[in-house]
Amino acid sequence: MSDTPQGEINAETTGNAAEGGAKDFIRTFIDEDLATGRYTHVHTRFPPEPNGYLHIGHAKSICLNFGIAGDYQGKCNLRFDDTNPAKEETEYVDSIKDDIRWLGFDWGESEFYASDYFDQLFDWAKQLIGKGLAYVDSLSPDEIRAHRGTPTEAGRNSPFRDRTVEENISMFEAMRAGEYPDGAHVLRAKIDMAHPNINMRDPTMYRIRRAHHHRTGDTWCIYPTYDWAHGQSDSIEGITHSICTLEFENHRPLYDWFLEKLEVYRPRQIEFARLNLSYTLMSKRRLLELVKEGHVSGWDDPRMPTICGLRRRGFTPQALRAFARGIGVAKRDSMIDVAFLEFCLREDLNTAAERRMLVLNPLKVVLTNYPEQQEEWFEADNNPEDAAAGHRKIPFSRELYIEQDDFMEDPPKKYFRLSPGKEIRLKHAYYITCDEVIKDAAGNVVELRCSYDPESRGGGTPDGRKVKGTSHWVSAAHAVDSEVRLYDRLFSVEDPADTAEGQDWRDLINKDSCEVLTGCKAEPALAQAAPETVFQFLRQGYFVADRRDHTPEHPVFNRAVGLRDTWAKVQKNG
RNA sequence: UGGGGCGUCGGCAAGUGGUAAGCCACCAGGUUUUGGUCCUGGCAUGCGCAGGUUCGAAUCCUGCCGCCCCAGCCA
Repeated sequence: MSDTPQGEINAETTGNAAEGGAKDFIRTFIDEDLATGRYTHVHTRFPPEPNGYLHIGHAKSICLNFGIAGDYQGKCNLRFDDTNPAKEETEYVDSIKDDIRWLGFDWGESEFYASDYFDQLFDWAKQLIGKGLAYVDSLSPDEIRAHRGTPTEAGRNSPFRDRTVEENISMFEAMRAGEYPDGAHVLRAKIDMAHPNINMRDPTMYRIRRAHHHRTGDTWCIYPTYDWAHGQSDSIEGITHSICTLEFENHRPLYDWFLEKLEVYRPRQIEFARLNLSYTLMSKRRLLELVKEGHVSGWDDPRMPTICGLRRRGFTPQALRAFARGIGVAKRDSMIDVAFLEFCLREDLNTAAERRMLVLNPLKVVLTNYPEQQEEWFEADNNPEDAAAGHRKIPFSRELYIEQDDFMEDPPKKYFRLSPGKEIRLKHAYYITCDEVIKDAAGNVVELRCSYDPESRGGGTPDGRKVKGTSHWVSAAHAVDSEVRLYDRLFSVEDPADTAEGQDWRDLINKDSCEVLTGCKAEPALAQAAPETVFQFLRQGYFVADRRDHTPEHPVFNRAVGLRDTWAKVQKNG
């Protein structure tokens, strides 16, 4: 698949035809809108609030919005919903842009901010006041809440609801001018305090808040609420299809009300279910806590479901896009099995990642019949799934390391790796037979004495005899010591968001989610790996040279995902 | 007891009145110099439940049941 994200129509961006799949309900709506002439083109937007790092749930939305723009030869804007200066920071806007670009999408010149529209929004607010559709309320937050009513009881009008247009205008101007302390007044839409939809019970449009805004600095002391800003921002940008998550469905009548009263262009809002992934959390608040409380090393900790975390873990943009395409889009709440995410990565990397050999837990092997000073170099294919990946040289010598798991002194029936008297193949090299087991005082196996068959050079013999097992190995003299980080799911339960009464979600964190191995033995070519290069370590899994810590002097690899392990399954099922 | 949504295989998800796609997971075989990949086969007489309409219903009607969202001057 190409890396071209936008504008180009192909199987990857359409996510249907080529796979024989059906269109999701959003694209079906768009088809209808185009057919009926409700809209003549397609223009979407991805509207993050810069108050945290993007996670895989955002990736779903990004792929959806940019993907649709691509499918319909339309455009997709990037718009930062920065209406709450208390929580937003430039660090976040930068990380968001990095992540979207890395995912493979390009918004061109279409980078906007809700704060670009503060002046327009202010004028529109006055317009509504002028129409008698908005008023300055001087109730305290508690009083406003008390007046709002409950889902089953109507609210009550604020005593300030009937201020004159003149008074409202002058007070609103005074709010902006900084003549009142924070929280003294708010501007509210005048709709219906008895409305069955609580969002329509005179929602707040502006609040007084002296906070430094990451873009407008201190020029404003009143800020629009999201509800007041969002629909108009879409309208200003000429968005045709405003795609958002389910929780905003209740707000749609409000957005439509504002647009209707303002008599401006109206986009169509379509809601879909947000992504939930098993064994992790998606709430920004929780992710922030994980970082701030030090449960993880940062936003890009390889166990985090953030885009930068997945990137550091070894995920590829291709795998993430395939994942987004594969899970579909619908309105029902769902929980995606993390196994599907892992599948998407393996599927991409099986053809994309070059193979290398690295021994995680080394066990020394001495080939007693191999000449002491001899050394030879075997040629190994970099990827059996891709001839174009070429070959590399691997050194072989008398002393080697194999995986501790690849030897058992007293093996069960179906074990076909090395054991006393048994013969296996060393990948790309020779057949070896285990002749003697050396143990330390405590009885631990510390070394194997084996003999090799010179006839088996390359991995086969003239007599054509078969060996059941093939192990990876590394020449001891040439091995490069490496650090390998084995990651596992961050939480020990499928749905950590679903905590029982009195239970702290922190207790659900998987204490064994990161195992650091040192002294792993890597084939020499691995020291040269550039950071972020992903490899398949033969028979083990996909590993990436850590983006931050990997150097030729101190190689560090993160396990992105293990290979499917049928042997482990056989053992487990007895 | 209000309003808005949603209920199709263990997990996703097509299906829009004509007799239940596909993917993941799982199971059983085959190939294999990775117990990987790949290939083959299996996996919902059933679509939340109960009635009804119809020659025919996951699709239409009625009534139940269950789950999610909404009472921020968060987004």
